[in-house]
Amino acid sequence: MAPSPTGFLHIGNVRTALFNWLFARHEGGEFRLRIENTDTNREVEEATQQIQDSLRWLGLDWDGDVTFQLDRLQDCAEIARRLVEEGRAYEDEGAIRFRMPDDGVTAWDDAVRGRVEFPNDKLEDVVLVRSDGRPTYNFASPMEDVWDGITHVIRGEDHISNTPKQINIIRAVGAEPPLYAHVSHVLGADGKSLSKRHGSVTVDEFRHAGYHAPALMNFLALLGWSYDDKTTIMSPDELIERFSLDRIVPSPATFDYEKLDWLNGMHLRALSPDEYADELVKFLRDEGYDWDESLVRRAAPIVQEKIERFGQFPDFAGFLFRQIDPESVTLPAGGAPVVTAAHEELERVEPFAAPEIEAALRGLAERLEVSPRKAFEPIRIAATGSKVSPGLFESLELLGKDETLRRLSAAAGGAAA
RNA sequence: GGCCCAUUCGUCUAGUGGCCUAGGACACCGCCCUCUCACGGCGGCGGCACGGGUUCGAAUCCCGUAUGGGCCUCCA
Repeated sequence: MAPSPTGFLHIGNVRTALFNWLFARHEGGEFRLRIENTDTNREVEEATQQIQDSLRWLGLDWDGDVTFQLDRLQDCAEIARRLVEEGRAYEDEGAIRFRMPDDGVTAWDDAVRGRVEFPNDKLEDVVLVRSDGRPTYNFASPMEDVWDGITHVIRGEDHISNTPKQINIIRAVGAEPPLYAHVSHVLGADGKSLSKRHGSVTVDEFRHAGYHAPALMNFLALLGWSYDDKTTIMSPDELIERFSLDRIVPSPATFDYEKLDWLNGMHLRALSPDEYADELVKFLRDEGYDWDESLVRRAAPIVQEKIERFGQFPDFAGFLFRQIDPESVTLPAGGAPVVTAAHEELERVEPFAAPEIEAALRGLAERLEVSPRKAFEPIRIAATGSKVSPGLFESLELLGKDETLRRLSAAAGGAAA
């Protein structure tokens, strides 16, 4: 994987990195990370660090040290000099250009697209070394592939037209080109390249939104790759086990945020209660919530079936950790008497636990001759400030008897107190 | 403009000449389950860009057109 350090790692590039990683891990090979920083003007200071953080969070570990393209400046200069001596390159206004062949075709068997051919007379003489001595991408990149023993180059389709140039350079130095696999781009819903206005595009943004790394990985893998005609949910290990280059499709894929949400929910629900609680605690801590950890852990099981992203937790279960806004407590018509009755009923419940609470409230509904659905709605609103919440009885248990009674009486206008 | 790449339900895809009256998943709609919301179950809607070939037979092979995209920088 060879990103340029010009900013945050875009999710499209992350998918390319993922294909590289899955392929390397599947084959028992190495996944290498190289920073293409030959264009020092555009380099962004923190980008190199952010790229690594992003890959690590997603679970993509690389082999060996991160390498930097500019570190090969001397080696590149030497090769360029030799090419000039051999007549395969020439000076042009201080720069060195490579002499591309004039006739015939340059072709390769792309692992994703099959055979691709370019007429050589369309290949311009590319600059190898700039007049200030720095190598260009189209020179340094193929040379590093050679020096690092890169066997497979899996990259975006925007590099297709660079490939014949790089192949000619590699052959000119007497080396064999690696195998190339050009994967398509990732698009937004409007068919344009995925960008900010479509939603989250950097790994960081997905992390802060509360996505689970293995779920995002699963989703990304399915963007342009499939295992068979029915398998959708796969763990990182399963992806590694099943991945192959020949099942990558060449056409561009549109990023579907709704499917990602669904897939994330599936992964989250499949977690053991302990794993789920651990992840939830970690997420909330990272996002700056100082909520009581033991209560978060007790709340975890009652939200696991309900939300599809950790980012929804504060809205969905925040009522357990902070006072609810009185404005949000608007009882439906005829709700107040029910809340008052519930208050009386719950005062007597001991222990104040879900099964006992349930028995009491169902008994109440029966006595009032109201359906449970109708009876519980005002109680839910009074206690949680919302018509939508985790299971009512479990929620009340976690809220505690005192707080529950306090909220019910506040909602009923204090009459119950 | 030149060169190159792509084109199956709204979306992700299965499909490599007969197994396809095109399968699965997300989304959407309906029903069931149900304390809300989810989950789950059942059902539905919906597609081979178009035109020519090749073949007994084409989503699958070939050609053309259209549409989308990439590159054409001393960017990567």
